[in-house]
Amino acid sequence: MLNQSFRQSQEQSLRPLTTAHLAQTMSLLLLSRQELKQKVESEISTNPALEVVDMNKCPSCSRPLIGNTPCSVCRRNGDNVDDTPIIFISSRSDFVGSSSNSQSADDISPDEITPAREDLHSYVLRQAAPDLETQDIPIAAHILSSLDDDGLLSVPIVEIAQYHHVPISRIEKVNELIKRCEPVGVGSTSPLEALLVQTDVLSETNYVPPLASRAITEGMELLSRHSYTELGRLLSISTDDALEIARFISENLNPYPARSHWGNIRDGRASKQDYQSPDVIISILNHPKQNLVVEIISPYTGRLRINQLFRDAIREAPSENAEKWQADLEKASLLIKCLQQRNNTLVRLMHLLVEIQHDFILQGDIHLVPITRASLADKLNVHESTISRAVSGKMLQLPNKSLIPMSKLFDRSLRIRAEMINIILEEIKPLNDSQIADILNERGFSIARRTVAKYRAIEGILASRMRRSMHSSNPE
DNA sequence: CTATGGCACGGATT
DNA sequence: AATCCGTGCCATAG
Repeated sequence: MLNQSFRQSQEQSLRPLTTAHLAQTMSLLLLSRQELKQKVESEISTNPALEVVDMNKCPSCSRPLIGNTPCSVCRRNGDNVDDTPIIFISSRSDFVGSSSNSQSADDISPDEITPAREDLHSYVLRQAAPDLETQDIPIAAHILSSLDDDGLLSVPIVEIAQYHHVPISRIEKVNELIKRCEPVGVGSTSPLEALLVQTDVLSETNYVPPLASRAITEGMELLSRHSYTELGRLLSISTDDALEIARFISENLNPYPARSHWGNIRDGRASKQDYQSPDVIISILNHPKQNLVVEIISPYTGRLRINQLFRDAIREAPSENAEKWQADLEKASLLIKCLQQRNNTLVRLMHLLVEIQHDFILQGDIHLVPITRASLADKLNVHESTISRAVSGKMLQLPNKSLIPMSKLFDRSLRIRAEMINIILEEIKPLNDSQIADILNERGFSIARRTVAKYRAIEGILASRMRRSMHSSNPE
């Protein structure tokens, strides 16, 4: 059912109606998630015709909702609230790119599409549900809907306890359970707590350096300052061991569960772009056949729609403001259409991309197939600039949790660079640039010697002379 | 003398 | 129209 409405909206939005529409769609497409969030928020606050319905709260009584089921308290009016929305923009919109051989966006068979639009809340709830007492489920739902963007609990536990009139310990019990769900650490009250939970859970299946949790509780300060010697002293271990712990933490843990992995930390510098959140998330669907799920992240949760009351008010009680209101109404509806189209374009684009770059996404740089924005534009029957805008500035999260700029999928030379790295890694005796160039040419990549040098520079690889026998430096 | 890095130019891409 | 990228030529470091 969602598929159908989705497809309908796709077709109907294919032809822009006005130039204004077109222009706005274009500009929206350019915006990344955060920018769009600002834009939408400002629009909402200035335009009374727009309203946002939080999907995680019951529309009428604003109690936390569980998944898609209507609020149990006021189910009767809960339902008819739903029949008037102009548009439904989910916080994520999902679909599946099949692994190999579905050719065009149009012939995906229905069962390959994940039917539910699932956001973090329901995702986690589904995991937790089997372990929960039935009467605890509302509590879990409440906790989940109180998460902030980072997946941390933004409301004091006491408050939740009061709301439900149950002892704090019970809330904590539920929360313990939630924290152990994927992404591990959700629902923690602080980044620190999230780290601890993750360490704990990880230690059940993997090797965790001893004292890691103590390092977190007691040495967080030192960790963030990268004073490993001091950390070592604090825990009375060697600096090397302290370093190992630090590396373990930065590689395996994430203080903000809902965010992606905090980037490649090279030499301890975790700052800069790392705290960006992705615009699109690609993950692997576990149980069925390893399909890739693409989720376009919307900057806000809930439905954005025309305020029905506002519309009625205009119709029934015309006043001297009617003109202005009418204009607002039109602006609102335009915005919604444009947002819809933005989303739609992204979805279509990602679908194609995931198909083409399937191997790259799963197996890394070497499998990137070189494509140009233009070629995609051709396949999607849109203008190149549309693709350009859609790609620029967007971040993508891969199944392995790494965050990459979307433009990486269009990197012409990445493929060859990866190959080059392999060559350099494999060789025992350092090769000079022209030798590398020769090997690459033999393998079918015709590039010049000078270019090898350039690539080396990009990858931060030293000149052949300088790299006698050093390793363990550049995983990227 | 050889291997590299710098500068700059032309073609492709956006 | 602006930008990016591969490449050639040349100066320089080793």
